[in-house]
Amino acid sequence: MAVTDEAIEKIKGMIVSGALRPGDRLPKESELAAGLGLSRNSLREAVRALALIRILDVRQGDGTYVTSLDPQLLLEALSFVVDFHRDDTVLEFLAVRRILEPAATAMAALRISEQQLDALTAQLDKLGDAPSVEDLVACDLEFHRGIVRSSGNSVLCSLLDGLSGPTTRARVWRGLTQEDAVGRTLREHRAILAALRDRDAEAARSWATVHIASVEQWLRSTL
Amino acid sequence: MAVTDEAIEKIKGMIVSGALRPGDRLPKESELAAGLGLSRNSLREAVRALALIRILDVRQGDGTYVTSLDPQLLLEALSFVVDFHRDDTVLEFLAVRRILEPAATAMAALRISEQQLDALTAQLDKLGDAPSVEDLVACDLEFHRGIVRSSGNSVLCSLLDGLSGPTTRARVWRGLTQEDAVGRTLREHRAILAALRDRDAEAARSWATVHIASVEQWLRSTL
DNA sequence: TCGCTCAAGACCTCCGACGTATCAGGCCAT
DNA sequence: ATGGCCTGATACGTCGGAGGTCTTGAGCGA
Repeated sequence: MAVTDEAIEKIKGMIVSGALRPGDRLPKESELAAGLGLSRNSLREAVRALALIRILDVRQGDGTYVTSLDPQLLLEALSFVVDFHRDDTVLEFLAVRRILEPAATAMAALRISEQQLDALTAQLDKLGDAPSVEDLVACDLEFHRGIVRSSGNSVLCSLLDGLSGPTTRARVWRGLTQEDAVGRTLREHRAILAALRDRDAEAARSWATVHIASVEQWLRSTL
Repeated sequence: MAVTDEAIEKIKGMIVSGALRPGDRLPKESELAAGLGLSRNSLREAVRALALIRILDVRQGDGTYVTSLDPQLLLEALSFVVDFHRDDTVLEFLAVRRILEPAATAMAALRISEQQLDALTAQLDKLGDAPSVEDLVACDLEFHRGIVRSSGNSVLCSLLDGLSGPTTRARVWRGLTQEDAVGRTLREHRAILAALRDRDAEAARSWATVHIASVEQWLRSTL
């Protein structure tokens, strides 16, 4: 195994074992390199790789730190990875989202706070009846994110955040092509919100399913 | 932005835009570095980072290639990330798995082939009635993976693979050793398999839920 | 035709140097 | 005494070059 890969494993080991805790500062590059028995250049490659997936946070002039290791932060790397997928796998991502999002929405129905409900309502109100497609998609993303966040599971939240990326494009496309898509989306959002307000988990789940299935159906018929 | 980060973005751009396709070979380090306007050292950091998340595949003495970009390959990076999480977030990962796995099992009930069913049966038979914990864990992993693969969604498959990472699972099972978990797991596996054979999606979903919920419950009571 | 040898090509590792950003402490004016 | 500015130390950022190692494939001989 290359020395750089060894270094990645060793640094990972130090974190997993607890020798390095979130927020801790690593020894400076030259010292760490000496400690791990490799050159500064090779060590930097390892550090850079770990920084890309948000394990480490390097700050020029300051030092290198272990990030908070929050699921939210780490799964952010997921969206980077998802970006590489082309349209032919979008349907698979959407299918996973179709599983997760209704479940998350149902969970949210039992936990969401009144303030959150009001915030969501305000958000929909602000959008109006005939928003531009770009505004609608942006709002759609924010609406669902707000709900999922109320599910109380940050892993689930980050995962859906990452998965929603690639389907965003498709939604824009759809809004531009399909006539009634805008109005339909608005109505479905209202329905989901109403179910949440009623604390009706099953209704919320169903509306979320319908909401995503309509996108999926359209996408499937178009490809 | 640092030149290395720029290089990462540019290489990503080349792949996403289609200038570089899966399997393509990149220009050699020195040329690519010159082309992107940075030093070979800095370029190597970028390449190494992309190699860690399986976007690039570097082969010493040969060259650097774009990987197949299969969801399976890219989401493999997920398990690396999951490894960093401690026990307090394991429950959240398990909760996501509890959503996905039953859904995947239900999907499999409608699509799984006879050969796959026979293979799963043979696998359980081979394990016997009183397997070692190590064997059981390995079998458990393989059993579920076989089912999920039959769901026909490779993204879902990779995602679950990452979530049920060896670290998480191993730790959970070690503690379960003393309980009646072994026999219970075997019985539940049989039940899931029977439901699949009956093409009974709802039964399969339920048994999968029960299966995971029991682990979750135990874990929750232990932490 | 098969197997071996060997040289070219490409990545691997290291070194040393210099550029640049950050932070902490001292200095000075208010 | 307090606040702001300046400066030096520190640590990451970037670079160019020199060998080293591994893979590949062409060329050669049995």
